[in-house]
Amino acid sequence: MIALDSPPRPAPYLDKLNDAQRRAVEHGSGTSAPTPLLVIAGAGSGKTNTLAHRVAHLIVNGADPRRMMLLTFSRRAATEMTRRVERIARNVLGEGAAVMTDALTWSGTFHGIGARLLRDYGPELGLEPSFTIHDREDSADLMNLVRHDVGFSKTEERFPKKGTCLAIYSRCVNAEQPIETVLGASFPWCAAWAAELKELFAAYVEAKQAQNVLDYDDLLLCWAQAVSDPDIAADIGGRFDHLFVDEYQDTNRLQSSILVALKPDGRGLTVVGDDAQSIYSFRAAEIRNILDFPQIFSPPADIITLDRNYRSTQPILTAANGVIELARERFTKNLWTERESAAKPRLVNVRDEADQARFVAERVLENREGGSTLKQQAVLFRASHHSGPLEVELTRRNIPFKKFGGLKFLDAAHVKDVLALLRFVENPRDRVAGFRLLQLLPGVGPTSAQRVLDHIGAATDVIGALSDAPPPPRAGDDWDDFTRAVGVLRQGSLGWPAEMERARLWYEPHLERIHEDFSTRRADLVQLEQIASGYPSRERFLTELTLDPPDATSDEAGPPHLDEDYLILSTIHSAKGQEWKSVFVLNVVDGCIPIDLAVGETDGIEEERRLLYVAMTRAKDDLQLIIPQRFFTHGQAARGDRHVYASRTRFIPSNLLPHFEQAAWPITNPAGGHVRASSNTVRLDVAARMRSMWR
DNA sequence: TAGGGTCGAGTCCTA
DNA sequence: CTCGACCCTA
Repeated sequence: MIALDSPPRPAPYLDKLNDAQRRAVEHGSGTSAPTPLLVIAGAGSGKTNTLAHRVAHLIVNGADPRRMMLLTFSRRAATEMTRRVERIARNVLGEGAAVMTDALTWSGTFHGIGARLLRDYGPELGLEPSFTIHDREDSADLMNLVRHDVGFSKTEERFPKKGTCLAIYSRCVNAEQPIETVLGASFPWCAAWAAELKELFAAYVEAKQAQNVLDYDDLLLCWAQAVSDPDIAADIGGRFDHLFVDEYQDTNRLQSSILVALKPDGRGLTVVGDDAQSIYSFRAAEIRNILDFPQIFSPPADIITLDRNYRSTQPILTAANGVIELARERFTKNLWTERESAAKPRLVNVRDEADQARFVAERVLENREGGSTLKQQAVLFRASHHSGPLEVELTRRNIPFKKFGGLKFLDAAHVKDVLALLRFVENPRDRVAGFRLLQLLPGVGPTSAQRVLDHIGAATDVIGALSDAPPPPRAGDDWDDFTRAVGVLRQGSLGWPAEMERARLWYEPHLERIHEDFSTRRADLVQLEQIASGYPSRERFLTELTLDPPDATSDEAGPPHLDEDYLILSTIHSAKGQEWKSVFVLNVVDGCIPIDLAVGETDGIEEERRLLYVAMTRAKDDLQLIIPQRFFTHGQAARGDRHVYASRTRFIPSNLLPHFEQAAWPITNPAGGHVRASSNTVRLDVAARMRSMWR
């Protein structure tokens, strides 16, 4: 053991850090409440490593890990961070380090930590700690029920749909803006409905409270409301000496309000992020949070910039820097590296999306021949459906892939059904869960479901109320099966995860009745059971699954396929924080990046520019941006040939072209000229057909 | 009252 | 194309 009060010794674990990283790690060393710190950490600059070192360094020097709060973007990031902290601390403290880092329990997402605090402080805040949490779709369903109740579902002019209503509500809450501002800025076509929407939202809030449910936004909102009381703020804030926030560029106004309320003078606060990678404004992330952070405190926060990149080659960085230099406002920083290379990133012109898919598939296989595994390569795109043609091509060629982003495991109807049962057992007042669940029974529709829920809603003994509720007239034996299942689960004697299996067994007959393809769906439920076994209790399972759902369908539950190799397909948003040896970016054209919906608002365009920057800076050695020149428009017969011509993204104007190598594919003549894009008739791709004969 | 089917209208992304 | 409103039948 080292004596904690010995004078600072040279710490060998800091040797591997560069100068700026080391300053970030040692900032405020020796003081008990260091002044606020902002670390601007460029892509690939060792951000996670630096933050982990800072946490470990504080612990090694005597800070109490139980009094640290670590806020990350995902639960996975939190796990990764604590793992690294432990590894570093172990170098110094030996095996005792595990005890210290196990004590680092306040790490997680804002929403996750919020849920935990609200359960802890529930009684003081007038919240029942047994609340259940609605995901986005549940929230929209409840909004719809309420919308019906207040009579807005049958207005003469069409009232906004449930998803839109929820989006408006959510933005008001997260951006801390009045409804009129939000409508004007983001939902102008709903501006006439401001008064009705306010009424709807009031009813929505009442419904949530009556049902003891919180939605995502409530986890932050209730937390923020709680700490707006100075006593509670001092109480919660006083439990923590150090607060760390990762990915600060993706926090919203509400989150920054919480931070400032917890630490009004900013002491003990470390935030890390990269303004150039702010890509979440669609969920009200506020880039001003990071741009303005230093000035909200007095004395202002120190800023340390990490601009040495350890990931990419210099030509890739030069091109990426070129793209981001055209941004309107930013903390100026240009990434640099010592990784020289002769290979510039490539701009590849192809005729259409089908050729794009063929090109990627061929290059991926060539790279594999050259020694790169599939997992070292990734294909990135702006919108989930952009990978459609590629997925077809990969399947045809038997190239395994795993897709991140887009449709979620938890959005599948059958998964939601089983979770609805568990949620209903956890909190029988949760009407969205109950409504969904009851209608699974044959012979039960909206009317009988309402009746049953009204009956138990009025009762104190919920299970008693359920068993002596008048059975829906046409439910038959299914009703008894249902009440028995709820009774057993509610009683809790089975334990977890046995309850999960019991829930599945109840559901399976219904699954077979409702869905043709029940066998594939049942496999999902078995998988869900596997996931469930990783959690200590029903409550934790439901809470954490809702707050941090798995990214991809096969992205959890241990290592069954460790030997498998597969190509990564991912939206740019889901690619955040990751890196690959080779990266392909699809559809680098105006209309996709920037996506046409974002064209019009300057802020929207700026965010799209950052998206391209994020995509480019994922690549270590090899970066290919693909530009299909012709897009077939959808909404026509499968073989129709209506199409539009696209052009290279505006984010790579001609003066940036010297940073790229340009190419066309397939190479149509020995001189390597461009493919003729002028033809209006569909040409037969003879070459591709002949190649594909042999594959 | 449930539940399946059809038709018409507005939407179109990103967690 | 997908959601939602509406209609029809049992």
